[in-house]
Amino acid sequence: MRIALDPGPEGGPVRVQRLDERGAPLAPPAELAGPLDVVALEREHAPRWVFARQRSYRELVRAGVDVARAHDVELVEGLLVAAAGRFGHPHGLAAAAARLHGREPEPDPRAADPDDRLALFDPTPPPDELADLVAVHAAQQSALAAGPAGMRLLAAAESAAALVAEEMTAAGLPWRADVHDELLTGLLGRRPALGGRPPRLAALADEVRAAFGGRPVNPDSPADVLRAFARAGHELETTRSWELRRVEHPAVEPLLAYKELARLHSAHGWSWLRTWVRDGRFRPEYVVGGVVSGRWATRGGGALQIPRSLRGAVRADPGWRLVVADAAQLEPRVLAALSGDHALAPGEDDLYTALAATEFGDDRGKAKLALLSAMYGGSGGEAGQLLGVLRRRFPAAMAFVDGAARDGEEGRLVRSHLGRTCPPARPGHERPDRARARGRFTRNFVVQATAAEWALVLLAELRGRLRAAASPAVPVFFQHDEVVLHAPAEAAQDAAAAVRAAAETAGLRLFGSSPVRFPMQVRIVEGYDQR
DNA sequence: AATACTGGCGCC
DNA sequence: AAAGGGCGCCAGTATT
Repeated sequence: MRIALDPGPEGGPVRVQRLDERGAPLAPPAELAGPLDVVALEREHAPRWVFARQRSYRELVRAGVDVARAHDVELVEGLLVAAAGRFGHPHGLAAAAARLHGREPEPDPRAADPDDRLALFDPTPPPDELADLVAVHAAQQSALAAGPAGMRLLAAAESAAALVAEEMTAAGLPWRADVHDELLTGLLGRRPALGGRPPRLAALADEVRAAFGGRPVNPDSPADVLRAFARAGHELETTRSWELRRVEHPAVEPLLAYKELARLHSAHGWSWLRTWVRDGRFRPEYVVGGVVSGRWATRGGGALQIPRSLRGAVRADPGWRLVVADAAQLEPRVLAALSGDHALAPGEDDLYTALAATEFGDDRGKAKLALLSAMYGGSGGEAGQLLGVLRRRFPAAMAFVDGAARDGEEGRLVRSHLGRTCPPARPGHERPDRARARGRFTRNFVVQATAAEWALVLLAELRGRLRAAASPAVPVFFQHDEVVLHAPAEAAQDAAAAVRAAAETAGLRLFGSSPVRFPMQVRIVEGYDQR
């Protein structure tokens, strides 16, 4: 059974309607008295809940409701609209309903942004969405049934991921503000007054100025820095750190140190701490499907860029552990499975080390650069030469990414393994340089998007396993190929085993009998910085 | 003053 | 050693 659920306006009744698997109503709409009714329906029918969007589930999570399965209509609409080649059409529920009923013009979902502050003054109550939800869902079920099986798996996995995302935000990543403060103080000096410059930054700025003969230079201003170097006889194109490193001038060292610490201060300093950490938890908002490749994005707090230097602030509660699991060399393994070039990923050993041993004189860095260049479309400098080695060793894998690049350059559609469709090129792709850029994009898309869907399936599987085992372990963080769980110490081993099993199942779900393995590196630690 | 863009860099 | 894919965020800068 499926049950469509419209949480309705804040404080108002929650409305539901029972559906069959094709989405046809089994009963008239009904109102629920409260979240407990959802729990009862879950227990009685174990339905797949049909939600309009990720947000629909938020209030339920806050109320402590836990559901097993979901179908997220807006996420699925995005997948289906792109798969049908109808790019640029909005995939909000209202737009999807209008499209279904042949109404024009399609409403822009941004106009109905529930976070829009102006909406607070809008006297019109939100519409009853249940009818739209039911109609669009039924149309999606029929489209999914008519299409390839991969899309059904992708729709289910992405919907499950939306549940995981809301649950992660609710749980929050354990974050010790006191440790964060100590780390900042160690690197930057004592915390400055609001808006002030920390002592270490001020000292480095002074060193930079002194190195330029005492003339004031704002190290935060690229233009200013370029002018200062020009006066000193160094004509630079940019102030990127790798370009600065090639310059012999006494200002370079303090400037590089300044840039690194200034970034830490502005992006993840005391103001970040005050804004994003509450009650010992960092709660970013995850946007499932927020990246065209199907990777998640986040809103607020730069959650996917937590600097290594601060990871010590992520600490399990007393008596608890962090189970930190990352998929080892996920993208090259995905490429091996996609292309059937199994020589690329023969076992569970570190791919880069193995490749380095036979081809690159034990230089793991070279092997990694070569493989990444193959997937990102790099060709400059040393990469070109390294790629030659790969073409000889892994012709099928290289042919696969080259084919994806050619498809992009020549304007054909490119899809991930399960069927996520790459958005088309923007106008201007006739220019040769733009066509090549497009080729790099699609070359990367097939690998990155397939890796992202592997990770979605992993999350869905992991969630299922933890629920089935009634595990107290909670997923609290996810970034691309890495998941962190917070678990009581005595439950950590089982949680680690669940992650490994979920990874294995994800490989099976995507690639069936492929011999390519997707090993997880799992560590059970108290601090995120510990190996 | 508000908004949009750019350069630079953090993470994968 | 060189600068290839994806993002989000900040300060500086340009525009309105």
